[in-house]
Amino acid sequence: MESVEGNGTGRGNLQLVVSELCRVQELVRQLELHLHAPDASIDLCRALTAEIFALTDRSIGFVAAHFPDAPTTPSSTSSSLSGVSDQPFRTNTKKRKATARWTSQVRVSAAGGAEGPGDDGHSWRKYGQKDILGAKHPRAYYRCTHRNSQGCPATKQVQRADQDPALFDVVYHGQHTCRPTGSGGGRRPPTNQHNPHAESLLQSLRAGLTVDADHGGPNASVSPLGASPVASGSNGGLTMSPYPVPAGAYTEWPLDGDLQEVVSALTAVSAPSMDCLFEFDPTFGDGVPNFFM
DNA sequence: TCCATTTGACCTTT
DNA sequence: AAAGGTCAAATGGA
Repeated sequence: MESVEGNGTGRGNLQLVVSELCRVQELVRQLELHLHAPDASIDLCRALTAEIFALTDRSIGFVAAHFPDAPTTPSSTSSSLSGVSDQPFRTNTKKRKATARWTSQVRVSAAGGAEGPGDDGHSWRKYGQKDILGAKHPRAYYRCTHRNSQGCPATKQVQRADQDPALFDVVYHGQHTCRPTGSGGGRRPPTNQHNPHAESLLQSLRAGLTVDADHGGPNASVSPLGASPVASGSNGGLTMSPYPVPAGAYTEWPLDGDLQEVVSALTAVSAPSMDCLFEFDPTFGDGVPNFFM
């Protein structure tokens, strides 16, 4: 852990925090404007709040990392990897949090009895399934289809929620380095066309995240959408709730990967073929704002 | 024949 | 030792 004083890197982190807070302010401004718009989209409002929460959580994480004595909200400090058990959807204690490089957690529901969450923009290959202690449903393990051909390290875990079998908890690990449009790629969903306003705002939001990701690592681009074999047959009523990764693992957590996945979720749910919305689950984390429930 | 899924065994971490 | 995560052989479908 590096010190802030007399350290250029620490100053850079503070500058990053300031710039992110400015971006949060801008997002809040967009949210306020959108709330008063006649064609206000609840989906977009939720997307904006998701990003606001992610950015604030991340900034607080920086502060907590460099100023251990600084007061922080319980949601940000206790929502570190070691605090995941506070979330009701994780009823069991995780054994490998210390080494896991979490990128994002998403709660997805697929209506109509789908066997899994909807298309998340990537193709996955299932490589394992495990019964989890204390969980009613097994956890499925997926890795990117292009792992062998392109060495893509991305993996995800999908587990049906205990409380609501229609909900799936998806945890993404690693970043996609593959190009889904290649030989193994699939269809590319069209861009949002039913709500141009929302589309433009999502694009601006996406652009902001891309710039932001430049601070965190080399892979700052938004993942293109592709096909996913998971529950590809039924996407009706899909809901997703991006959950920003807790701030406790900043020293090794790939920040850009988190944002990339969140943006991927944003773009995935904005596909016009899916009737979907972002959803802040009040039980998903005790610090998640609950403005739109 | 190729590719994805299933599933028991093995490995790693706590 | 227990539990989560991954491997790889077996299996089935296109």
